[in-house]
Amino acid sequence: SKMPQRMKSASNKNKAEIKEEASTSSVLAGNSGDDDPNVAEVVLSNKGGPKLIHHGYMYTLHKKQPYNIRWRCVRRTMYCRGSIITTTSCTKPRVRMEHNHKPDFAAAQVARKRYLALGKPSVLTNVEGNTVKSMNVSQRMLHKENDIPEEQKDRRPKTRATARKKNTLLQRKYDRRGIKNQGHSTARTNTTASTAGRLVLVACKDTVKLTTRRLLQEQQRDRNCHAQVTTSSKEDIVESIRLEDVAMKQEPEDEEDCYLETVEMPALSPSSSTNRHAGVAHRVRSHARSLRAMTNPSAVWAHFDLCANDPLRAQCRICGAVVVRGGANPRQCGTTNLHRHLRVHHGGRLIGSRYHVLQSPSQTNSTSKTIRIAAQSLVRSHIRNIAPAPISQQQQQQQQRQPKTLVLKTIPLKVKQVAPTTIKMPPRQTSQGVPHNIVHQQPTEVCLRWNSYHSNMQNSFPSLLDSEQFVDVTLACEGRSLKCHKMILSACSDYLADLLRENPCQHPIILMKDLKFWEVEALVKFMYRGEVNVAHDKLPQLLNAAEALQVKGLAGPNPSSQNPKPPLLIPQSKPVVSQPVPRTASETKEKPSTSGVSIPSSPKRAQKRQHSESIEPKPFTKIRLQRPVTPTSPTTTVKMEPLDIPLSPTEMFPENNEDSSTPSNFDKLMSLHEEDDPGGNETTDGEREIHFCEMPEPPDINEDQMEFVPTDFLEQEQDIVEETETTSNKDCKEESREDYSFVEFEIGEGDRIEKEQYSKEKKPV
DNA sequence: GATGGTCATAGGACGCCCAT
DNA sequence: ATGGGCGTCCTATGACCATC
Repeated sequence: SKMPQRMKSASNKNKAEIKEEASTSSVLAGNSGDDDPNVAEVVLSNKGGPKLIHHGYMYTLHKKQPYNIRWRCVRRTMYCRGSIITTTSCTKPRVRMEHNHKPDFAAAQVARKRYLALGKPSVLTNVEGNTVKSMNVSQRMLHKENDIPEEQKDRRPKTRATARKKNTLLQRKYDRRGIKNQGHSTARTNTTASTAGRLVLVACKDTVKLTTRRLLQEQQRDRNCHAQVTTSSKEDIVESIRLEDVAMKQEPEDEEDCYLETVEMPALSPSSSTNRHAGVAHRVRSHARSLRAMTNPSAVWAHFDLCANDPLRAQCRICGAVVVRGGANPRQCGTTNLHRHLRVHHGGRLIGSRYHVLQSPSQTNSTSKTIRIAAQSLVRSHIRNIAPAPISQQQQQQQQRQPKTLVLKTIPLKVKQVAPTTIKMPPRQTSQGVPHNIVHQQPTEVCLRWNSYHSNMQNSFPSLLDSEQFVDVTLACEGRSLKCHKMILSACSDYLADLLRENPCQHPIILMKDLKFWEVEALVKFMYRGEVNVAHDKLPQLLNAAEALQVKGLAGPNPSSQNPKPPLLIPQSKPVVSQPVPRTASETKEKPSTSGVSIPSSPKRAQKRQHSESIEPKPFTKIRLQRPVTPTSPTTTVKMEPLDIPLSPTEMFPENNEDSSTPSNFDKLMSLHEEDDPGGNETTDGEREIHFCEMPEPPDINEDQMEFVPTDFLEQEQDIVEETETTSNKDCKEESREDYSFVEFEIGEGDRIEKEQYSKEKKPV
């Protein structure tokens, strides 16, 4: 109301500018305000909400307008009125109200580092109409709607409404008693008297002071700036409390109020008003807690079940342990111990409004002792204090002697793995004196490491495969299909990576002609899980398939092979002699072309060259991948052609994976394809023929130059300190070269590796 | 020393009220 | 209708003490 006229005009001017800016702005997430003064830095707050950093001040999101966003200073509890307005894309920040404090660059840096430690996730999303949706809001909505039990869903609106009604009722009563809003300082009094949840009664010698906790804090911080309500007599306060009690008891249908009726309150006595006030304060506090717990349950309840016979205890859904919630009073719905249990026993971390448990139950049970994540207090202390703890010279020397990264797992895990690779276990090294999961890299920086990151990823990938979430590529084989993720396939197979990279289709369909479906399925499982179970007699066949697809971990470099050349890419017109799938039999009848020459080049290079020249992105492209007849001389036929059929993957496989893999769908697909290309060797107008040129042979790799990389999935769960390996390299190669044997590693105590070889077949070294 | 119990506090999201 | 100001509600977390 005291806004100067110039500010008003500026506001109108800003509005026009902001509107203009909003119309042209794009998504901004996590911009750095250091680069552009017109762009404020947006990071993620502790609770997952957006936080703005501008010139050393931090702001939290206040209101989202259609064309701008209002932020206010995080120190508003210190009566800072600092506020700022940005566009919907968080550009052009304009300070509206000045701060009453200096900028806190250290706190801003902490928030920035924490945000970066989270992997710089997207903070704001610009959706239609330039409406900015906060991730936290959506998360909270999801949490509230999905995680809350049905009974609580039904109760919540009622409780909220009841609480509001209660506050309104008290407001009216206190208004009748003459407490009115009289400005900035007295406005607080009004609210203080109207709300019961935050009342703190301070009994003095002659008067009773009604104030809030915040105001008590204020008194401690600044004696000159606080607001107190000093009533004329104790009777007024006692009467107020009585009215409050009556108001609370007027609604017996409310669960919390029924709760309160059972509270044993200290006996009312005119001579013991202090005790009474203390009792009421406790009662009010208890009521507030009950209300909070009922209306918005903590995220920990996604991992706990309240014991039916004992509300004081909750059973962990992960390990089954019964955890005492804390407090002898069931009305105090404490979750501190539940948080601590998740944090200590399961590495739980609260991200956003959801608890992420990093260790699966099986892992927890398989180890003799659970992994203890470094104490959060330790981490937090480092987060809050920008300056790291001073490092002694001894520690610095120790760090210099340990140039490699420490993967901190103090307890050896039992890892079951099937892989033809060899694990090199250097002697265990620990960083004494250095916090476990904090590695000091520079004197002014700390490295935050999520110790269970890899295990979390390992647990997440199979679920993504099973649920077919975010799939973007389909592998078709033998009339069945398997939906996968490009990212995973690319990460596990260089061949597929190049194939997919050169075909920027949104959802390509790769037809694997000569592969068996079980091979593809097993390889995909291996890529996602890091392990796969396969019958012993089928192992060579699977390894051949892996070799054709260059699946990492299964198809390692094999210098002993007679034909070390990778699979080849040849034109479709080339003679294709393979084990044709019945549905593609017509394609195999195609006339052999004499022009096709076996090209001893890498399929990646050939494909890259050809595609970069001739292939344009098409919405859908089907890729036929044909494995060579003999594993020793792999020749892979790849034909790429635009699919004119307006089929989307969902249309093609409209149902779930099982249904979509029915032969009928596949037949439909193949018939449509064969109509388009009946012979397979004729180039139609809409078909793009790919020509592959000959590439020089890759240089022979010396055996000494080859390095066998340990399986990624193995090194994640072990107490491995990576180190430049100079010793035992030969042994490792020997083991890994032992014909891709079916090896199971079991990491036991003392990092002992037990290798059991199931395969007796050996290839010549 | 580990775990449980209790309490207090900081921080964040949101709603309400009032002035323009 | 919009913007500014303020309070409420809620959760995470730490401190301290007790118990095993």
